[in-house]
Amino acid sequence: MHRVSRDDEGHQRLNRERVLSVSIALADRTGIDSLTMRRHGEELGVEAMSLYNHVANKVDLLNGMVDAVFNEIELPSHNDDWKTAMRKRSVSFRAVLSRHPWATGLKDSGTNPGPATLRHHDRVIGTLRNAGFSIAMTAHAFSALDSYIYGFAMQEKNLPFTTEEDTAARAHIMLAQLPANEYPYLAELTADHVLKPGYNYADEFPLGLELILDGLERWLEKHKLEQEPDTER
Amino acid sequence: MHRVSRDDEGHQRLNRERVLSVSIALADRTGIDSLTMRRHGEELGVEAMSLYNHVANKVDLLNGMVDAVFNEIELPSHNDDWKTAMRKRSVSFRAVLSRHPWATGLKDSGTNPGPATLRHHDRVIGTLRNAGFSIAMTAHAFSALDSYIYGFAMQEKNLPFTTEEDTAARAHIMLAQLPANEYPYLAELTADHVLKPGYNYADEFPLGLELILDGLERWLEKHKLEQEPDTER
DNA sequence: ACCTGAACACCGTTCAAGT
DNA sequence: ACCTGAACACCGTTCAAGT
Repeated sequence: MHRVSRDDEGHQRLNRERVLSVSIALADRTGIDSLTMRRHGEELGVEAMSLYNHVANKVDLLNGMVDAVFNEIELPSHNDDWKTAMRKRSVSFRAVLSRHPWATGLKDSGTNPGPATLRHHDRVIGTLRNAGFSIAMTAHAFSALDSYIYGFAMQEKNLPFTTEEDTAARAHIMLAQLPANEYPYLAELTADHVLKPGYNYADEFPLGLELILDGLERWLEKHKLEQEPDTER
Repeated sequence: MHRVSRDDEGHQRLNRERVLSVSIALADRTGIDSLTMRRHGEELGVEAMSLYNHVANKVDLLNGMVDAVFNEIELPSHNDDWKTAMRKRSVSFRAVLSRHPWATGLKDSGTNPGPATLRHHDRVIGTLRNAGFSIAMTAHAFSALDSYIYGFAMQEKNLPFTTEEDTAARAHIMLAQLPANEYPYLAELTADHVLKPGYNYADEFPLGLELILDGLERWLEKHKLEQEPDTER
């Protein structure tokens, strides 16, 4: 327990971690477009230029935010079978992206992955490898799962409605504006599915996830059969 | 054939369509961040403020660009069975997003879909409905497929390398920087898969796509069996 | 009807100056 | 070592003025 240094007005001393956590909270609350260096400084009771003592520039800040988000994702557990482990981490991943929707659109994890991102990827790959997936199959599985998770989070983020009450209201308006004779199937789906009470897009996630996990399991079994006689690695 | 009006310097008269196509070309070439109203006007030999005669504001411009991109996607054909039709349009969708990577991150298709977007969605939904998918299953299938496509395009866009020659160079550097003892599985995958000659991330797309299409087919068959006796509509 | 120039309220970032 | 104030080169957008 060491005391944090404070200035005369009682502000905590800045550090990278605090800068990142405040910017994440701000982006969650007001959207990524509202996250400006000036607004961010204001939030910390400091001038925008002070931030440059703790992050190299705005890109570095965004990279750091994405890596911090990866840290929130539940790692696949060594105690679960691969399917359970991947299911849990996928559900966690989606929940995290849902909490931080701005993270979905940021390209930083690909080009400049931080330590949390690397650790997460390493554990996912390791889980699949240890379950018997070949290297190529691991790459396929990783790509399929993460594409689905990212894409789902992105669609969720871009939905015109957020709360469940909101859904009915917005969808009704959209439906009214929709020329039903021009888009009959879209109108039907909206009226008979989206507008049904209790509809929540997030509920779609597990269905597609199981589709992919089942497919991967089938791949794995087929692959194991092909290797059958000399099964001892 | 009507002659386009030109001013003294031979510039074509502006219109919304031309504004959109130039902005798409500019975004493709220089990235979405470089697409500013001023730069865009310059490209057209016009002041930035002239653009406001043809688009309401920048958000409207971006919405229009996304809808124009949707127009490039091959619609599912009525002459193909549902699986073939969905495969073709999915492959086309990914190729289009690969040509216009900036479109992946734009939220406009969800909140303010244009006519091309609506038509595309209507045809996709219609294809599934006519193949015997229930409304709920259609929604599931649509969500699973489009999540995968969007997510794949996004991962592709965020890859640290683009050309195949580039891949080897960049991956080598990344691998060298990667503490192999800390991230052994990631290092292995990079060395034994990504760095293999001929590796191209885009090749992963069909594999995940077939996984999902096969899963959907299995759903459909199970669903048809459950409805079996009264199979008429 | 369409284009322009000047202006406004913002950005990210630098740099010398303060403590 | 960290924070600040002024400044620079940008943004999107408005509005009155031109043709």
